[in-house]
Amino acid sequence: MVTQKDVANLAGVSFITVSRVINGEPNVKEETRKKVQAAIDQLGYAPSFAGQVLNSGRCNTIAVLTPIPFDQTMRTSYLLNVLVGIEETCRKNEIDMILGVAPIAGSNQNYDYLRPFKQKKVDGIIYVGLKELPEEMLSELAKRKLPCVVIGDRPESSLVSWVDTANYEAGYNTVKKIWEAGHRRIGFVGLHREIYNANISDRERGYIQALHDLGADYKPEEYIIRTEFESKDVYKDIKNAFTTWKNPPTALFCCADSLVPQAARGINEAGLSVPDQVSLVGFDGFINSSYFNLNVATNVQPLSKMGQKAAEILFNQISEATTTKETAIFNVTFQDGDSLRKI
Amino acid sequence: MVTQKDVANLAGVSFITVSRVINGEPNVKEETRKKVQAAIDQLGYAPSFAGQVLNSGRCNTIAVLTPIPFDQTMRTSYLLNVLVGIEETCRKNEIDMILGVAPIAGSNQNYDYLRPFKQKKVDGIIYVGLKELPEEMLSELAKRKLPCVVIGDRPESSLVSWVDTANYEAGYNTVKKIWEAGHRRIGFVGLHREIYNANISDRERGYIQALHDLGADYKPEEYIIRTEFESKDVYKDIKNAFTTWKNPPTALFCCADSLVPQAARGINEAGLSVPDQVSLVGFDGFINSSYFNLNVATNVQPLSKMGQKAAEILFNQISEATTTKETAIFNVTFQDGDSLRKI
DNA sequence: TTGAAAGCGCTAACAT
DNA sequence: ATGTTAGCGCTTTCAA
Repeated sequence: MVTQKDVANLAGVSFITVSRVINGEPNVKEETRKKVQAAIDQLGYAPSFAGQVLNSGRCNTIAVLTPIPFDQTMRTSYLLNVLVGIEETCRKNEIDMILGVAPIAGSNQNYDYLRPFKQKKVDGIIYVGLKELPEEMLSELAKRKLPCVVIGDRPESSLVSWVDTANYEAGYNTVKKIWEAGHRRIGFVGLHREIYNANISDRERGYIQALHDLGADYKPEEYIIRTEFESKDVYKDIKNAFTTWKNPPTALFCCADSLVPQAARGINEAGLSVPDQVSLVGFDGFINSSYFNLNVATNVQPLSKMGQKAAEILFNQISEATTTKETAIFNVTFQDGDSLRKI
Repeated sequence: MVTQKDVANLAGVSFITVSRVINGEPNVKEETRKKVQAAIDQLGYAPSFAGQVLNSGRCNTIAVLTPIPFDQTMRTSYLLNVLVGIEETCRKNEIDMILGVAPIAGSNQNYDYLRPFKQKKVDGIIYVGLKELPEEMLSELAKRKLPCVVIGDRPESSLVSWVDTANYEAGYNTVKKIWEAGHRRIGFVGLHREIYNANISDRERGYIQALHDLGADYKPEEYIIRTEFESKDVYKDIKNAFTTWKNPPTALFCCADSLVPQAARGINEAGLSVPDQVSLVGFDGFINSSYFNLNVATNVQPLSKMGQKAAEILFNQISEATTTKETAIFNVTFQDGDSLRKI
């Protein structure tokens, strides 16, 4: 490969001068600089990554880790939209992004996903969550003093930064919107407590509080369906609820877009029609770029911006060599759609 | 950070012995090995990436480059499914994967996406195609002697390997399947010639040849609709065709799954019903994991396996330090579905 | 079986 | 303004 020495030989200077030109240092005669630059261009030289790393201790690479398997359509929509922002920010800063799959906390997968940290192969980590950070990862981060930003699930650690959306407010606001559309009995599709995370439970709390504040004449808790996140059988739970309830709700607020098609199916199988008899509202914002046959009212998270913000926080912490907790919470935008019927 | 020296001090040996233990060299006394291993475990030592790279010239990192923007649902399904296989193979081999966006050939984006190559930050490249490899990338690869495998679009270069599916055969076979379902007038939804690639044109050639061989009583070329790849307006072209044709086909073979929902809409707007009056068949295999409301007959590409194969070819070439062209073509599986009606 | 020395490509600190 | 020296963490000689 082409090294500083090669360039130096061609330009007839010492290699350190080449280093100076590369790093834009001031004390180089304009003429020398030009000579060196010409040699660089001619040879197609770029500073060797390894040499730079060894010296500076920085490798200009971050890891984007996620427990989301790459082939789960709905979840990866989240990941991909976040990635758009991360990638853009990386590109601007000439940082590369290693994409890796982290095991789900609690599962016992036997590969060392922390190897890049231990090897000092990355300067920092963005964890695209939905599940909690594994304990061992936290301790590794602390040990190596690696900054880390989590997107999508509130991290406990005081050393880990957090980028997310205002889920409680979004949940609250969504119910208000549905109420304003004339619905007086609104249900919620949530998750089983075991697969709960802070975000989902925040949306649920928002749902409950809003109905209290709006003066609903029923207990919102009794209209919560708890189900799986990404299962083909979710519709069964929905159907079951609608055949059991005496006063079925006229609108369902699904805690995630991925549940909307399943909810629609369950409602249909219970003999009701969507959206004529039961309205549906989702959460996430990418259902409408899938091929679902109904335009869905949903809550759009600014995912790409969140990715961007996460990268900015991380890069900053890398430069400053700090790992203090920073938090950035984004607002969610309610997006109306045909699935929400005015009554 | 923890270095070989630290381990050596703790274990009371020279740092070179630590290196030997790390690399599993034979000439180390069992007792020494144990002592060193204990020190390694205690300190959580892992060999510094930079040091290793500087020496070996290998960085155990590959780049996965693609001109596919991360937020284009249908195209990223392709990318993601391929990534599953790549990631798995990387993990097994303790290789990391830098994910990057390559500019589309011809566009003038002004960032240096080849920087990681120039810096010798990666040992090889997997290019997830659908578009041709940019010229400058080819010459950079040749210059740096970096092995490269392309998935999804036949590369011209004799130095670049190729993993793909048998598109001509798949196109041919699909028409046969539709014919066997009783259809005697079969159309094709293809792309405008400007956005053509080898794969799409192979599918089209297969379509034409099959109808010739089966003895169709019309010119298949006259039932080809040329349209955009990922546009919301595709349905207009379909509708237009169906309102123009005197003898509209009873089945349409779409060259990509992403066109199927648009085709369905176009046909509906032309006053015909899918699949009762017009059957639809797609190509790719992920439409059925989207939320399209019809189970679609399509052609499934073994994408994850292709990703795996590409990684294997690449890793092998990295080890052998060769860049000879290897080719692996996978068969496509026809998958029946409700969108194909027997007549 | 173990260790010492040299060098991979680069830059910071110190000459000149 | 330019060059020399040393050292980052590691492995490959070569020596003991």
